[in-house]
Amino acid sequence: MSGRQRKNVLHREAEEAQETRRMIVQVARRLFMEYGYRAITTRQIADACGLTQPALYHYFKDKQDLYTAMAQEELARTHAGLERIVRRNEHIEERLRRAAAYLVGATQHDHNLMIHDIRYELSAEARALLDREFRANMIAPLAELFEQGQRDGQLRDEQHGGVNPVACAYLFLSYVSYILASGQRDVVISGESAPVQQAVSILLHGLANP
Amino acid sequence: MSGRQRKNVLHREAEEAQETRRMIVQVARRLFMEYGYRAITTRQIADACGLTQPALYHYFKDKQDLYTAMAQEELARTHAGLERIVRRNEHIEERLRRAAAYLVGATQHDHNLMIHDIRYELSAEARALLDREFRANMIAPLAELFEQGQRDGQLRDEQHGGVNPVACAYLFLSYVSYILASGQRDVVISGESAPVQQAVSILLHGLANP
DNA sequence: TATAGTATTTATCAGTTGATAGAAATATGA
DNA sequence: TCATATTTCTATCAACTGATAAATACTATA
Repeated sequence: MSGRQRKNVLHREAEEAQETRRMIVQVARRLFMEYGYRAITTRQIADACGLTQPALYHYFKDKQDLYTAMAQEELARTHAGLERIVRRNEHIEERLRRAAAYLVGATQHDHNLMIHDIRYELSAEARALLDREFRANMIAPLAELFEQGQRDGQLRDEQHGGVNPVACAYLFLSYVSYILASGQRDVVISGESAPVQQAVSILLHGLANP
Repeated sequence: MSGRQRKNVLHREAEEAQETRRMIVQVARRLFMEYGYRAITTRQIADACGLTQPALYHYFKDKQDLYTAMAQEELARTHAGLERIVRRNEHIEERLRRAAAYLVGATQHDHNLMIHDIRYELSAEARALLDREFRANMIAPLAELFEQGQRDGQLRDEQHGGVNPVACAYLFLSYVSYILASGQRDVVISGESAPVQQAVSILLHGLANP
């Protein structure tokens, strides 16, 4: 067998191994994100994968390692989705609607639970890592969107009773939390759910009578 | 000993027992509300009370019973506090600031965690009970506040692009979540924290330039 | 002081959890 | 077919969990 063929086979082997690994991460994501780190056991994850519990330890050092890998992947995916939306050439309100719809629909889970797990269930190192990634991948793109809006004059900036963009980003995530908590995530009208449109409208224009 | 004296002593005994019970609930509240139902063990609670773990079972049927008692008490306390604020004769914005400050300061914990625990960690019966109490004690008073604002014409009602009061209440709680998550809960200016003032202002008037 | 009722402890259990060791299966290439 | 490396399994562990039973300490009363 030639060196090239050998290399291809090794590559395929590595790919299959990575395939299993990816599957585990995907299953873990569904479970961890819905029920939380503490409530999900490594056996539940293995069962849902059709594996035995010790098999997981061939791919991950320990439970926390699996959670961290999952969270990093999830944050990277979310980052890509948000960046795509932020770069669109649309009105800021439309982009915010898209961002909210994306977070509600594509990820389908409440990031407050993730924040809690990061803060309370992980070691100091893992916490520091994921905290950094959370800010870089979720907060930063959203903050940039709000900053653009302030520069364009569509949003009030800090000199005119506005709020700094990073705080806006956190606030926005709380809104998404509300949409998920209100349990109306299924009501979808022409690609966007009514609660999303409503929430973004309130965030921009407020509840008060003009 | 007279009948009256006997009654007094029995009363005092009962009071002391209830005193211990109250202390347990208070300690449990601090721990459950910060770390979540799953993460806190009955031994941790007992240790923090200066008791052994089985002693808890003299006052509560099981762990879930303790959590339920704690949550009910917490919700009742919050209800009282919110009702007091709602009935004040002040502008709606001021009352919302008070309500937010109360939830952030007096209770000091993120109700999203409680909602998660109620939804995922308890039996169907306990869940149904606490769900009902949550709506009656937290959502209802806040919804009434928003409804008053809509009747007064200070807030937009549903006919003018407004939102139904119950949805407003949920949204308001998400705001409080944000204030707590942003970790600025300690910045207090003349009785009210800056984030609270800011958050309520945004909720009413929005982020957009007028 | 003896009694009764309450509160708390010691001792213990069965089930679950995350994790490890080592055997077995599987696939690959010579 | 044999040797090798990877993947997965069986078996098992120690620690921890919620919970129970029974003994003991405590307190007020008679």
